[in-house]
Amino acid sequence: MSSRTPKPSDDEALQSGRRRATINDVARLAGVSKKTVSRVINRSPSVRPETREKIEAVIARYGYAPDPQARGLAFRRSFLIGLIYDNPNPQYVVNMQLGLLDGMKGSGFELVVHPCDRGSTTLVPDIRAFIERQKLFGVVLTPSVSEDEAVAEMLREIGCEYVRVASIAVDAEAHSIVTRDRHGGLLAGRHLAELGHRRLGFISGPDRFRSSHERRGGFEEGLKEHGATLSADCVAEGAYTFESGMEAAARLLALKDRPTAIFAGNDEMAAGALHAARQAGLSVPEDLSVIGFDDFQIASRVWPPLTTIRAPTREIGRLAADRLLGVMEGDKRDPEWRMPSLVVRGSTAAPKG
Amino acid sequence: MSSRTPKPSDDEALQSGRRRATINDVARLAGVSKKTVSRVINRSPSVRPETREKIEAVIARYGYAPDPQARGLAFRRSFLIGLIYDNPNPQYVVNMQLGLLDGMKGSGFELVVHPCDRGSTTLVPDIRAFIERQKLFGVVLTPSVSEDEAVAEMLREIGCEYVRVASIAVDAEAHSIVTRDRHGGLLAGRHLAELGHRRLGFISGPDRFRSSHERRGGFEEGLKEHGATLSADCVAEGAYTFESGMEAAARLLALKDRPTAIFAGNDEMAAGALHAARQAGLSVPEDLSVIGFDDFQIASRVWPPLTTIRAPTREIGRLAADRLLGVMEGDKRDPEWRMPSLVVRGSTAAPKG
DNA sequence: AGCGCGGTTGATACCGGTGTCCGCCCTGCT
DNA sequence: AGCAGGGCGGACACCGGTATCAACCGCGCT
Repeated sequence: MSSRTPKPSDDEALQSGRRRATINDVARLAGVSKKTVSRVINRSPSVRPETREKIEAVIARYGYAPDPQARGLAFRRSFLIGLIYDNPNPQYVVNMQLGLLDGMKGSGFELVVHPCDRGSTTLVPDIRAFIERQKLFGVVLTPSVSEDEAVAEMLREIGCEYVRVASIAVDAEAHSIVTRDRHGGLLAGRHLAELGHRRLGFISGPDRFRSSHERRGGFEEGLKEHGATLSADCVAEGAYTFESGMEAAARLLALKDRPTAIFAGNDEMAAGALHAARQAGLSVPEDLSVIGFDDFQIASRVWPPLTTIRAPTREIGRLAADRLLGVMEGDKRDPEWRMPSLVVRGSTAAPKG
Repeated sequence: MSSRTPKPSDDEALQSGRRRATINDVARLAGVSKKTVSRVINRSPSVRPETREKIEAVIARYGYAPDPQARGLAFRRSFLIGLIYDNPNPQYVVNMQLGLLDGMKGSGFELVVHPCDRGSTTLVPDIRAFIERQKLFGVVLTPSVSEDEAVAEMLREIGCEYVRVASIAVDAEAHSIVTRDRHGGLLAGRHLAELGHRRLGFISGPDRFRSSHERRGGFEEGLKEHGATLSADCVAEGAYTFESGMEAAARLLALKDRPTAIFAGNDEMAAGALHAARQAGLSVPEDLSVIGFDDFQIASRVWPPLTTIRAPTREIGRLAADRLLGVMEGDKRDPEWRMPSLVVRGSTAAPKG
């Protein structure tokens, strides 16, 4: 049975949806060559409107969708986008994924996830193998891998599209999504300063996260607007984890002249600060104000509910996907922005006395 | 330039790793046909050991790895595994992903994620389109989609391998990973009963989650061991969310003869119960014991830290991946089990008086 | 020696798309 | 009318693998 003259049962199977249509079916049914169908799929301008419509009708009629594998094989690149992350916070990861998926919806691309360990000595080759194996169209990197220059260098070298989500523009604009952490820090500083706090503490994230520095920078800026300052002895480094936040806060609270308010680099550490305060016999917000960053679920679960900075993680994810897909479409529209915002709950108040 | 006699520069590129080796390169360099190389890759037994070794040497020498796209095209199936979920808890999702990735490591498969909405009227066609578009090798379903028979029916119909993670064996053994929620519930019941509680409350998850029923069933079983019972008026339905837990707990605490201990269907709702208790002026665990389920991060962040049932989510994910890949390898080894376990923290104590 | 047989191997088609390149047709110009 | 040129469409090779099937090998048999 020649492929040019498929047996009737084949067409029946097509009709009933039992068999997926191929480009050959579409071409045959539309009375054109498969190359012309391919042109329609790929939006080539050199197809007469009349021909195009005829083909599109057949495509719609039979619900034809090109096979990404075959297309990928010919294109030498798959229709997959990778999410490469080392951020240990589940909520961040999931929100980012949801945002990416939002942006990819209807594009025909799929998302494949790839957690990694930035401390690993094989980080770069591991990521490279991941990309080359599946010939990924592009990848999205989130902090802190997104801040790794060796990784970015490798991506450029192998010619893989990428978008880096980071606190500052770590790369050319086309490759960066900036999270405006500095602005978030500023909002936190303003809020505490406006409440009247003058003796402030800061629990930073790990040094390798750019956001640690940005959030602190913004915080100091916000304080300065109201004449307050952050003294060096009131800064403790944490690791963006609950336990590290608890320990860092305990250190700050043991200070002779302890701060009346603490800005923790993220909600996890702020939750730790709450525990430390309780252990130190201090009540929040009466004796100590605490403000977090992220506004993840935990912020409203702890007691008192955390005043925090809401980071639009999901939106950021959507923007990242838009940017990445835009590269392919040659699309250059500027995505709109979403800034971090202040969410006031119960963990901050004016200082006593 | 014929493909039979590649120009020297091609081989140089191969040597230096600038060009990925193809099956043709390997065949040429090993002095065999590409079909024989294919046989080695696919572990066909009908290759002489001598030939096999020669080919394997070339493969190792040039770091050849078959192209999943091309392989997929020929196999009519991709080397991707889908995670289909509708569980809104980020921690669950991330742990599950990590577990799946653990189990897939080194297998050459990649994980693509697909959140869905079980309430959607297009649930089944959406999932089907997702699978057929990328010709997924198989999928892993988690609660509550995993408990949807229409979805399972569709998967069987299109011949997609699948594993359903659920509270009970919802399918043939080869397709089920059972989370033993009942046992977790039993541990919770035992714990509270042993502490001396006799007036107990239960906040269930939504009815459509099988785990809601299993956890309750196990709970009652555990209570019964010690002569305690769960009265129907002390059961409130929640939605596995913080807010719903808070509301449900408030209802239970408003009862004339309020329970002295509450088992919440998950940690989120237990955290909500903690808030409700605080609003009712009760202190935990003095006036009320609360026990959760999952042992996600939130359990140790709230105050007091939650006594809870640890569900080995990541392990479960690994088992699911093992099972799915096992299907391909024709592997039939029984995966070992991990049961939920009790983690005692500060939210449970003996009742007063 | 001739034959049949099972284990190995390779030539070729094929999976479902895309690129190259050439020929066709229609148009507008001289 | 004849010709150049651009828009349009198709034949064919190719992407990197796998399946089919026949050829080939050496062996034991009669």
